Amino acid sequence: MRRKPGQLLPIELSILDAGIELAVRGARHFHGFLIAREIKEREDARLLTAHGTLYRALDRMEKAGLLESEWEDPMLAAGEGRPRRRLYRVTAAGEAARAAARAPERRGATQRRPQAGPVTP
Amino acid sequence: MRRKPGQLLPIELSILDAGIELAVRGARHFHGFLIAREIKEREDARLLTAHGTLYRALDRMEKAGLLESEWEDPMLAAGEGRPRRRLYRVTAAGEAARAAARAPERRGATQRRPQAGPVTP
DNA sequence: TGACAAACGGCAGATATCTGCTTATAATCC
DNA sequence: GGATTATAAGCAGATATCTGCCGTTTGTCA
Repeated sequence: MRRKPGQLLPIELSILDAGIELAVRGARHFHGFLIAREIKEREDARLLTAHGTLYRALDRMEKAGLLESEWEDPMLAAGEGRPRRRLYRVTAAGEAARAAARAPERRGATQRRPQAGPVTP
Repeated sequence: MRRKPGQLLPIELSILDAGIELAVRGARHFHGFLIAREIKEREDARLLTAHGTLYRALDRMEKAGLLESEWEDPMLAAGEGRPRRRLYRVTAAGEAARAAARAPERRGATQRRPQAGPVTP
């Protein structure tokens, strides 16, 4: 699909939205599966039939500096009897990129490409 | 399906066979997925389309004392980047039950019910 | 012999992440 | 403007265990 650097795809915006909202609600971090459910609920599905798309988006967003992640303590996951999670946080760059992308919408502007901040790794 | 105590089902025999052969080959233990593959290879598939059947069989064999298990160290699984395994060993009772079940076959006996040893938990 | 109940088999899906392959789409170059 | 090329999306499956539900089979009892 090849895109200009500093531009956010719809799925990436969704991830930032969900991540920031979760943070506002008090969550210190989020993981892929959780985001998948969040997105599925608000964008009433269809998006994200395959999870591979989401995980790849998370990967490149981390590489771009919009997110940062760490593995959950394996002991904790084992204690709860489930696979371990990769825990993500939205970085300052991520918040800025999202704000920039949302700005044109808020001003009711024409459907121009949302120009996010610098997203160089 | 209700069965007499002390009788082995085909899938249980397969598990014991695979588990004992793996032990002979030097493996200290085995896990469900491994057994699933082993069985799929020798009984050329068809058996074990659904894994639930296998895991339930492992559960009741442990309850019956034919197997014993422990969880793999979560750190080890995390280090290898995969879900953790439950590690099984065939007990003495398990070996006895299998020997008893195989005995009639070896003597080329008529297709009688294999009478395994006492399998009371 | 026939009815009943207990137990097993298969199907489907939850949990969580990741990779390979193919197809579609967008940016850039000429 | 059309060809090239990089990148994202979708599909499928690996990894490992477990649970709920439904249908079927089998042993037992009347």
